Amino acid sequence: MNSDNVNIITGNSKILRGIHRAMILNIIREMQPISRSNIAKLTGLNKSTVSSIVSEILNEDLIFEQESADQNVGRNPINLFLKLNKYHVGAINIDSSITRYAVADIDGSIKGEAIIDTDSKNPEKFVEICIIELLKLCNKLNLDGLKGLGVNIAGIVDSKNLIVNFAPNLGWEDFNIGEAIRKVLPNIKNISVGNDAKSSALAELWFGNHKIDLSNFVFLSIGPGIGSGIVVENKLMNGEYQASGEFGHMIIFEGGDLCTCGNKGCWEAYASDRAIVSQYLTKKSDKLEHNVDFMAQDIIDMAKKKDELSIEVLKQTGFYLGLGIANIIKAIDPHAIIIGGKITQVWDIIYPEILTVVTQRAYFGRKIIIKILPTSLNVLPSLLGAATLAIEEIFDGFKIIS
Amino acid sequence: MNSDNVNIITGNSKILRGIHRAMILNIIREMQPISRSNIAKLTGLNKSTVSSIVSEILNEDLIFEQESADQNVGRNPINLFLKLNKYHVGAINIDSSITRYAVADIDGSIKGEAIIDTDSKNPEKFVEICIIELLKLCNKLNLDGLKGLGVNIAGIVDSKNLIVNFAPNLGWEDFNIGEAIRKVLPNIKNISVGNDAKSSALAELWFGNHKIDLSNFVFLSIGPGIGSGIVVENKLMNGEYQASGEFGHMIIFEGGDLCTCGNKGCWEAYASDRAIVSQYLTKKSDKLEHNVDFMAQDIIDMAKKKDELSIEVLKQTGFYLGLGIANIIKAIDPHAIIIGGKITQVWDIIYPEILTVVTQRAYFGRKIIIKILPTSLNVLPSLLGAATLAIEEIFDGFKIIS
DNA sequence: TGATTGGTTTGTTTGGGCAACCAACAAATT
DNA sequence: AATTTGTTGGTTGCCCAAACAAACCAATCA
Repeated sequence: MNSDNVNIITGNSKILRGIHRAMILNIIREMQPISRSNIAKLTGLNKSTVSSIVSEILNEDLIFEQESADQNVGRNPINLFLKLNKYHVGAINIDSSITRYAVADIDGSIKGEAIIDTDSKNPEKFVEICIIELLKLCNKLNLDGLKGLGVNIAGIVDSKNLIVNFAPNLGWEDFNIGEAIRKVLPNIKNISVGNDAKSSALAELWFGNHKIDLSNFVFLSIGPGIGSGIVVENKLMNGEYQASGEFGHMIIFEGGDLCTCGNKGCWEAYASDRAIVSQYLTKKSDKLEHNVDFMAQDIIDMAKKKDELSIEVLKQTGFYLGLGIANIIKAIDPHAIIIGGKITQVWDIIYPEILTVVTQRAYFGRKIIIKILPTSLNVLPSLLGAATLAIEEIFDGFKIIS
Repeated sequence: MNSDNVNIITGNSKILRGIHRAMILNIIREMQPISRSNIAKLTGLNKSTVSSIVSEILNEDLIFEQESADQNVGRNPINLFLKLNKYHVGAINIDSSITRYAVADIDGSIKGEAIIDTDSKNPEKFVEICIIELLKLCNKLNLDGLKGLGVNIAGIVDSKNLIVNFAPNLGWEDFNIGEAIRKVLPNIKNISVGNDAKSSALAELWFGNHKIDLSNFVFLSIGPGIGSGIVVENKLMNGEYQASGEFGHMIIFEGGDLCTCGNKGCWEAYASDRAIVSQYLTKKSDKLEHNVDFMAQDIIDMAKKKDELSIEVLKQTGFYLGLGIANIIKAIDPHAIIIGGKITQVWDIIYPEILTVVTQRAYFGRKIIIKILPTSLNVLPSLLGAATLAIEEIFDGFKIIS
């Protein structure tokens, strides 16, 4: 019983109203068009309560009504929809070499997107540049004022205090990014900062197009390294020190290959883009330095064109991916594992390998095969994730701690 | 937004009352003696609200008042205490070879305890025997009627539907233990069934004596195998198929030693009591069959007496424990890891080994050393865990789903 | 074909219950 | 007198149940 928890409940009793408001808003978002009556059935709330809350949200201009003619007997329902082209959020995804930024609507649709090179030497300065570019994009799109801003970083991020604890690829440590943002954007309401893989999980949860239940799942982001976001009962698991889900550095082969973290046998050393490249180069007996991002894409492209060596390397990667996934399944026992990254382009090559290993390793006593799927997002998950961080604030906008 | 979640909120709005009732009851339990005024400060609730709820709980006879003379100015507070020797629960812990049962008070104190051999061939029959023995114990202790019953099993248990999905050591599969219990005890109010390691985590959370915050931690139960319970934000993480925390079968050494599950390189094959015994026997060149439980205890006893080989084997075990713990830290990022099992008897031997490995492996970018501690319970954690399952029901007794 | 009526569904209004809050007050103690 | 604890009475706000109004379909009848 820590006092944090206590405060969530207490304060004023509008909380219940807030929870219901968020519930209804989310139902509209996910199931639109939907009627008040239908919402009442889904939530179990009384019709009058739903009406009251809906009229509040209507006043906030987050949704709108539209008459409908349905085929059923009885009075026709009034359909409710999210109101688009009204509120927008900014999204910035800072990666080791490339930074993407975008403006998104509250349904997660990207209104505009652009790229700049990451220059991480001076963090404050770079953040300022990103925001200025983002505002330029807003102007170009003829949008006034952003309702919120979400920023994603490949590293360990304290989302509560808006601090980048540790981002080895950027060389940032204990960087107060919240302050840096607020210096440039003093008037913006909601600022959120997160880890890229965790936010990707959030994007999948909010805007994914899967037909399966995503209340318990793990999102795996396969890039140069491996990141992840764990969702348990519809909530992102953050970890005591914001560092949960660092499966990339989980040891699967004690004493094995060297990882960038200095240890040996990390999963990342076997199943990341970097591992793909290094395995390929080893087999080619090529020892030159290459850019991981481009080279990994090259190998994937070659595999698509049936290049045998590339396919062999990717199959091997699939095997190692499966090993780690089996471990994740045993640890977390999720309902699904969703994978994002370049390798999803060659899903037909890697998935059979993953499945074989997972079935062999993770099913001692299990009767149900856990779904392993590529991301359903057609935007870069981490960029949409940054937007989701901001959108989330709008939807659950009532502050739980008053 | 699944409908399960929705129903938690809905129904009738007494939920808030229920949550506050549970909060207050738990505060009294953990911090007694405590005054109404103090509770109000801790929870942020209004004094009058606290008074109202406290008087309800007084009527239920779960707590009692006692005048106090404190040193401060002003009216002296009326101290509140849990009322003991009033309500009791039964606890049964079914292990592969030995079954323990006990009667406990609502503060987790064991009133009486006994042991029988496990006979798992006929599950219904064995459950019946256990309960009859437990009732005999009640009689002997002069206690009338149990307020609840908690049963622990080493295996995957569906706590919601009271079904043992898979308990390899007992040979039970899809056994409806709830029905079996209810056949013998048709009148008992609360029946709870759980996994032994998960329940142990619960026992540590409720009745542990640590001075650290336990809202996020992992309990590791080191026995013949390795089980675990993950607590996130004061809640046990169950897993989609009740199988979370199966770290024992996490692969840490692909292609390594054979595990009882049929795979190679599982953590359990390196860091369990069974591993201790097999490593000891290998070094002794002894190939005979031994009872794992007794033999592991023997090795530990020898180590206490400075037997070099035993110490060497245990140190080795510490090293492997550390490897797995490092992986758990990376996966879950808990605030602490609490370890239960025979090996905690030789904590001074294994802890330095664990700490070395963990510091080396799990601290890429970490600034805070995660606490790794032996269990603070002086009873068998899984037996107290079984009791906790039942006590939990009393304290959160209002049914959230109406 | 057009009007009427019954049945159905949606959404609103109204009155009441309950939980929590606030402020004033009583009680007990330094 | 000052301070702290706990209670009481009144108020607010949220939700619910039930009645009601509105809108629509379908069957029926003139």
